[in-house]
Amino acid sequence: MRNLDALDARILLALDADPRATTVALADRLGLARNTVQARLKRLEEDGQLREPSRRVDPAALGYPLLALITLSISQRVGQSTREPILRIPEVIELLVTTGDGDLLARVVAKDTEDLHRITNLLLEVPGVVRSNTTIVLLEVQPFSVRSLLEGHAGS
Amino acid sequence: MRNLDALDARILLALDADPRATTVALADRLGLARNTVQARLKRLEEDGQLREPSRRVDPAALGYPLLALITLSISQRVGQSTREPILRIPEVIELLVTTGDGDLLARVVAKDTEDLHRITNLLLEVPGVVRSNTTIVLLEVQPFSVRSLLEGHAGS
DNA sequence: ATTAATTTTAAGCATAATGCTCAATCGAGA
DNA sequence: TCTCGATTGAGCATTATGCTTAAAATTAAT
Repeated sequence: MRNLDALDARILLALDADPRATTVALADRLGLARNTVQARLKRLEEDGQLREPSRRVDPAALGYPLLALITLSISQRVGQSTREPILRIPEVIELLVTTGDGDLLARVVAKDTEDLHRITNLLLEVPGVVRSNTTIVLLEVQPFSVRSLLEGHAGS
Repeated sequence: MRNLDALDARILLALDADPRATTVALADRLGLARNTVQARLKRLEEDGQLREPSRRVDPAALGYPLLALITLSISQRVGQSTREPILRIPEVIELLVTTGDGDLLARVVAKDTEDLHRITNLLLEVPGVVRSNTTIVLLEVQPFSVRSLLEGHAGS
């Protein structure tokens, strides 16, 4: 897999700024030929650097305004078998295996604090989960974005 | 803002399963008229439930295979002024204000552990940051996805 | 049960994007 | 200077898009 060059980064940045932009619009904005943009995008996708787009659904707009990060401690023996039941809880929208005091980190949405309490109890009922630690997200200062990363590559 | 009905959820699910799907393809797959899908999608976007798509760039494919979650404790007085310098660090790809023992949670990518050390030091140099706690992500069991949430709504 | 309102469906149409191919041109490096 | 890879420009058939209009179907209310 090749590394990104500056042109790749510029194309990805333009796409980040306007994900709806067509190939034609990108080429126009960047002052490139349509074929060039089309070829680079194709290669970026083939190389796995540009994954499928995602249509972003806002959980808050779905009625889940509460976002929490729940650290879960898992008893040694069970290991992987705890993940599946956790993922079956619909409100768990992301699950990471981590180092540190916890073993799993779950990103959880909820309708309100009572709902969050219910979900926390669900998590504690999962076999192998011995402890949980809930952190509530008060503000998403910067939602997930790789823009700053790309900017470094584009400046060369 | 209206709540999602089952049809909305089904459309969003189909879009989640295949984000590249055209309106025509969605209508075909769901057995609906193109106009119906087009109108529902338009309304979902107008209501803010369906945000702009995002082209997903994999940080690992960009040369940042290490993912860490860094909890930052902030001294009382400074508050918001710490956020800006933190966001200027390119490797910070997400920043949340949280309750709990930390005050900020930064999602950080790095080229390797040494790079992560460098970034941690950068964070500690930010005025107002008094303590940091780094957790390394070993595995993304379930990347961010609202699919499970939507499935609940679609089943009615 | 009948009426009213909303939603879905169907068709048409102009414009634009897409995926593709081919050949010419450009640029950097051997 | 020669060569290889990337970029460019053009063309072309197919398809999606955004939009409008009107009929049919569904739902809610009286």
